[in-house]
Amino acid sequence: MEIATSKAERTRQLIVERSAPIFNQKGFAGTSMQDIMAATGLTKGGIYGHFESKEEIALAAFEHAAGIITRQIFDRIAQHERASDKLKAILAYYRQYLISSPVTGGCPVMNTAVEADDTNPLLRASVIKVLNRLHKAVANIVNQGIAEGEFRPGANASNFSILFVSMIEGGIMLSKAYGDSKHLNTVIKHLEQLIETELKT
Amino acid sequence: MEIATSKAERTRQLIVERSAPIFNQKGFAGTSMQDIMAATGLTKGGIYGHFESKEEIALAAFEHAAGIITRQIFDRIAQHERASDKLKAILAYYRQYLISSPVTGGCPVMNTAVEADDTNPLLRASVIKVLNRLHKAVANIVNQGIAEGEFRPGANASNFSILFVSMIEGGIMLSKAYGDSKHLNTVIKHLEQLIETELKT
DNA sequence: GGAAAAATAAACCGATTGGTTTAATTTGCA
DNA sequence: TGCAAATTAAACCAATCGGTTTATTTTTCC
Repeated sequence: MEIATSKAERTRQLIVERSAPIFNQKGFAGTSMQDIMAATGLTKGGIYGHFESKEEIALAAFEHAAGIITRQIFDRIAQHERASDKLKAILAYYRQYLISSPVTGGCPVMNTAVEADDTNPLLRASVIKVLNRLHKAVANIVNQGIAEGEFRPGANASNFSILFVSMIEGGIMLSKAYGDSKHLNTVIKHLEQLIETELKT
Repeated sequence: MEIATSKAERTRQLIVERSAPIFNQKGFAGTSMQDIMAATGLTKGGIYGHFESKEEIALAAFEHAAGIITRQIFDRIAQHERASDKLKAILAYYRQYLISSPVTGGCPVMNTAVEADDTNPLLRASVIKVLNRLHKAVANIVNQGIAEGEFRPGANASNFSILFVSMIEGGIMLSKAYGDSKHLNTVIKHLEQLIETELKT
């Protein structure tokens, strides 16, 4: 059931949803207002009526894309009680990631991080927010596992979280570059083993 | 001792060397001929006299940057005999990576892979070539270790290589995004442990 | 149903884009 | 030393850029 929104809200959402995949594939610099016009069916007047600038659209598009991913991940986490099952649920999500991507063009967090880290403080700040949420979520799960005795007391939540996110992002990058999910799957398999050997009691 | 080259060769090299960091930081789409002119001190006539197009410059710049990195890695490999020492030498190289980057702007392989995978077949193909060399180098080292009895016969060279490159690239991406080498160092430490626990007999 | 507000299209703007052509300068070599 | 070749600068090109302004259309609400 869709909450009734104003025409302005609906159009703004349309612009965000339609431009998100384009920004994800072409990057901020590579995406033109012409591209966004083509994707939305609006002209510049119709777009600039809802956003101050191209950068504002890109930021909203990134947050939209990142929001889809984090919501999907948190949904999967929420379906499990045990810490190890939660971690495995995230890995299962990523196993499907390139097969049925929630946003065309690979991981928006990675894509935006790589493009923005030297050129766009606003986008970079938003990326860091999302990365922080991911790290925190993984670290919290590890700490839950420790607290419940499922994981070893000596397990380092922060380190594991860093390894987890690094491997996933690195695996996505390689699989996308090669057009072969082998790389991401290899990384996921290793993380599954790490859960068994490094975390579990 | 520098090999004597023509004026044309020297200028072409200057354009490549000066533009490589810019392409690495701003990306292909974000780098303009104006940027390249500013960096080289040449005007368009002086640049287009040596290259057919901006894309050709970008390709040469990427190959230049990637060549620096692969040469530096192979140099370090060559300084060691034992397989485990070779792998550790690569890790030591990356430990220094963000502190004294050979090319400003992070890892050109990652940066170019992420930008080009949806938008530029030529650059993407070049990235894959470099990635293949890296994978092959790591896998060859693992196979050498197996052959010499230093590594376990059951060690999977291909898998280890995928994990190795994934983790390194993922670690660089996170450290660069956060402006903190902790992430890359964490990943490197894990890889060092993997060498001990998964590879060594 | 009509008027006002909201939303969008169309026209326009100055600047910048990648690239080409022509003029000028520099270099190389006899 | 001078001339031709090589190299580069300057001028130019059409197209596109992000964004603004004005006209038109659509939507909302009384």
